[in-house]
Amino acid sequence: MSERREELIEKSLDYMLEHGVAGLTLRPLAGAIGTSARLLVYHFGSKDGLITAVMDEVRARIQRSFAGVLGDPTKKPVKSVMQAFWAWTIHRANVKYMRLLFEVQVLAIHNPAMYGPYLEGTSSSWLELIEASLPPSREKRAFATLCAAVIDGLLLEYLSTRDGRRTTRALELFNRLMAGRTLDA
Amino acid sequence: MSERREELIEKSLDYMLEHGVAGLTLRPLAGAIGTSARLLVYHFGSKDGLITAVMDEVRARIQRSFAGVLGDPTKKPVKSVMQAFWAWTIHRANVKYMRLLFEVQVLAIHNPAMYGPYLEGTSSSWLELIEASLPPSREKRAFATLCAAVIDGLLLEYLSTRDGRRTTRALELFNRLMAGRTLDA
DNA sequence: TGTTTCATGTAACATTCGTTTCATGAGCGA
DNA sequence: TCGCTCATGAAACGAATGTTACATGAAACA
Repeated sequence: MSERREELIEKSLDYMLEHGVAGLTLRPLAGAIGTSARLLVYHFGSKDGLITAVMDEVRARIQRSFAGVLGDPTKKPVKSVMQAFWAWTIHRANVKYMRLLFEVQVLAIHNPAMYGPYLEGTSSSWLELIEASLPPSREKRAFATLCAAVIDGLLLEYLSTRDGRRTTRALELFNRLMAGRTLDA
Repeated sequence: MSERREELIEKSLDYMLEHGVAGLTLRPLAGAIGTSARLLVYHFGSKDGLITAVMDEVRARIQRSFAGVLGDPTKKPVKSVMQAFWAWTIHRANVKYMRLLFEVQVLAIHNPAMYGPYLEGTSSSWLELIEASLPPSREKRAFATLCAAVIDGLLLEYLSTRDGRRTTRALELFNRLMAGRTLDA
């Protein structure tokens, strides 16, 4: 759309990546990015419209960035998909996007009417992508669920403690646990 | 303390278990539990004092309830600790407490000054308890981190989808993965 | 040049927020 | 019965919320 609009999305996104969405209000945001609440409403219709536009951009950036590093998941073993997932996730440039997504997902648990729409189209757990890298199996779905949970759980731990070493070791341990096993054991 | 105070804590807790803490305001809460914002401030000093009192009660109830079912973790294999953890967590009577704790923990990521204090004394990841059930090992800490992440990740998935069957299967799969392995492999 | 569209500033709107002030009983010990 | 503490109600406080009305200036187009 408008050029000004995209600039406002970018700046608002930067602000939300830092401050989150739970306590977001228009005037402090507008002040921080050098505009006014009046303008934000003018360009996005409402606060809700602004957040929607920003979260769309979040989703687009994540997909664009991650698609670049992953390639076709059906051609890779699950272990390398997990490693690629994790390395990308905790990368300095990416982790703040995951943090924002995480926040919205958890807020949607108690208040799906307000925060659910922001997640539209986001399989915020990465179930499908992981499932695609798994060979057919009786327990494929449970296995994909477990892998996604490991990523999500370790990400939460990383976001809370910023202990990249320990969480990364935990993921490596998980990969080793998977290595010596057939799925249907 | 006061009897009235404990009654207000209990009712406020029920309300917060259902509605969460992110968008909590005094007047709707007070209206729902049959009192007034005036009274809540009178008994707890401030909104912050109320939330602190409620979260203290959350922590106390969780510890009391969970201690009853777990016993001494050093005397049990990690697998049974994980099973006990999970069964307790997704139990109808308990899961809402975990949900509230989860919300506060995630809000504290972006706003530790506001939400961090509510978590005081809460090892909201269950790292220590799990670590206590593990035998000494070079990778004990990474292993405990992984186990805690599996619980946290599966809990998030369960809270978002309410698919108890699939998440429970994923945990069973994880337990089987651990079973055939020495820790230092 | 005149007109129209777009972007923006100023200021206000009604509402809600956490909190406070003031008043009023209810119960209870002296 | 007199005071005193505790609990409560009614109402207001200033601040902040999302949103809107109105005016203005610049740019684009006729």
